[in-house]
Parts: sequence; structure tokens; C-alpha cells
Amino acid sequence: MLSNSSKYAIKGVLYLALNSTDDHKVMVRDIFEVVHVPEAYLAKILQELSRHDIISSAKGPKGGFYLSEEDRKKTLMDIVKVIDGEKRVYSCVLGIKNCDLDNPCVLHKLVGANKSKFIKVLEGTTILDLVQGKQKIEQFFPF
Amino acid sequence: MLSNSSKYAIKGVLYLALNSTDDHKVMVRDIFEVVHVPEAYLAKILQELSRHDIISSAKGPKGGFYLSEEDRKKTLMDIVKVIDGEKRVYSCVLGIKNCDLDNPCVLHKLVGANKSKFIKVLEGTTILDLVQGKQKIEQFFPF
DNA sequence: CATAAAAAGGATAAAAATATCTTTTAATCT
DNA sequence: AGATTAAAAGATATTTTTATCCTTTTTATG
Repeated sequence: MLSNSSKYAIKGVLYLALNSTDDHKVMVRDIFEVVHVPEAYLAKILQELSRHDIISSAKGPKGGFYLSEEDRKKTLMDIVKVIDGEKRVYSCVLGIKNCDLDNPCVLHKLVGANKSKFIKVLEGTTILDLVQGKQKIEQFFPF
Repeated sequence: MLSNSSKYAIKGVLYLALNSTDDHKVMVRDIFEVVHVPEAYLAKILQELSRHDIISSAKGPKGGFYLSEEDRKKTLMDIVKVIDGEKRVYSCVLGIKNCDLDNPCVLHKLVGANKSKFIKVLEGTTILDLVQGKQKIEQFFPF
């Protein structure tokens, strides 16, 4: 449903939501240990998100990644779409091409409702929603 | 959530549920086109399921794969566990190791309920349940 | 302007998932 | 018994995903 990369992306963005602002940018070096993602790989993922304007970044000294106010309005689905692509997220549970609500496969009927709800959660939840009222990083990354 | 291989497995088993009996076994050759899975790969998957007693098989002429009455009582989860392993199915949405209901990550709270339901469906649905009252193969594989 | 910091980009490597091919084993049927 | 059939098993190939490394570009700051 979600690739590892997407999970990494969400974790990284959550970290940024909790620890960065316009004038306090954070480097990959500061993030990767907390979210348990390999440094270079996390860098790649954040770059990808930045390129697609899901998060913000700045080069040079005092640079790093951060979330603008706009960025915080992005949804989980925005993240997942960039990393996994639409196809993966929305495809039929059994991977049947012409399977949809009008012409559903058996599993679709059974599991489809759940999947739809899952998708609705991803689409309906912004980064802001997630961090609202929660300051403690341990609540987010309970290792 | 479900690997391709698991999806293939479920499709294959569904085909067997609809088209095989103790004394009418079917060969991979007859299945793979209908369920849109590469022949050799489907064979491997069915062998794996057979080895774990999820489905039945017989070698030689008149041989092939089939579902016994017992086999039909297997659940979707039985299939998925063999192909994907428990870990993949039950793991935290964000892949966080010590994440569970007592110590949930943020996504867990959000998405966990859906995932639990999905798992319950897999666990609670037998092959028999799926094919009950449905004879038409198109209802299962609407391509 | 020089320097150092940090992301961006490109190329490569490793691992896992997916897929195929070949040989072996067992059953059935002349 | 011998030939044939079909799954089982094993070996190998391909593709995708995950991960690392190295170089280049940008930019803040002394």
C-alpha cells in the first residue's frame, strides 16, 4: 500500500513539521538518526519532495530543509503521490486493470471500502493536522 | 499492504475454487491466462501454497491443482501469510518497530483502525465465503 | 572574494521482488 | 515395464526498490 520510501518521506516531513521553521532549517544529518532512515537515502527523498514543492529547502550555510506555512497544508497523499506515484496508491486491491466500483472484482467489494477509507485519510490529513497540539517528538517516533 | 505475489496467489486460489474439485484438477496452463499471471510464476506460487497445505495438488496425468473441502475453509489471511509472511501484513504503517496500540505512532492512530479492519476481513473471509452463490468467473476476474 | 556549508544531481551498488528455464520426481495409462 | 504427463524443485535471469557515493552547484558569511 505504502512503499518504504513513502513511509520514510512521511517520517521526514513529520520531523520537519516538528523541528523546522522558515528561519530554522535543518540538515539531513540532524534528521536521519531520529527517524531511522539511511542518511543518503533520506536526502534523496527530501530532495524529491522539495523538487515537487511539498517541502522547502535552501542551499549553503544555514541552509537545509524546512516547512513553510504553505507546505504544512500539504496532505499525506501529496507526499505519497510524489514518491509512489498515483497508480500505486489507487490501483485495485488485486491489481485488476478494469476493476472499479461499476465492475468490481470480488476482493474489491470486500476490501475496497477499507481501502477507500485509507485513501480518504491520506487525502484528508494535512501535516498541520498531524502535529496540531503535539510537541513531543517521542509521540511521533516511539522507538 | 499486499504484494503482487499475494494478489496472484489469491487470484489463483479463486480460480481453483471456481473450477476445480477433487476429481477435476486443473493445470497451471489452464489458469494463468484467465487470471493474468505469468505461467511459470503462477506455478511457483501455487507450489508454495501447496507445500503449506493451503491448496492441494497431484502429479502426473490427470494431475494438477485443486481445492479440497478442507482447503476451501482456508482464509485469505492464510494465503497472504504464506506468500508475504506475517511480518509484512501486521507491521506498523510507518514501519516503526515498537509501534503498537499501547505506544502508537501518529499514523498508527490515524490509519490503524482501517488497517485493523482490513486484517479482520482477510482473517475472517474464507475461500468458501468468496465463491458462495457465485458461479460466473467474470464476476471474479472482470477484465 | 574566498571559503565553507548544504542541497542537487548523476552514477553506481546492493537487495528484494518478480519472472523464467531446466531438471527431477511421481502418477497414470497404455 | 515404458512412455507420457504434470507438479516439485532448483538454478538462473530480470526488474524494481532501496541505498550509497561522488561531484557539482548554489549561497551565506567572514
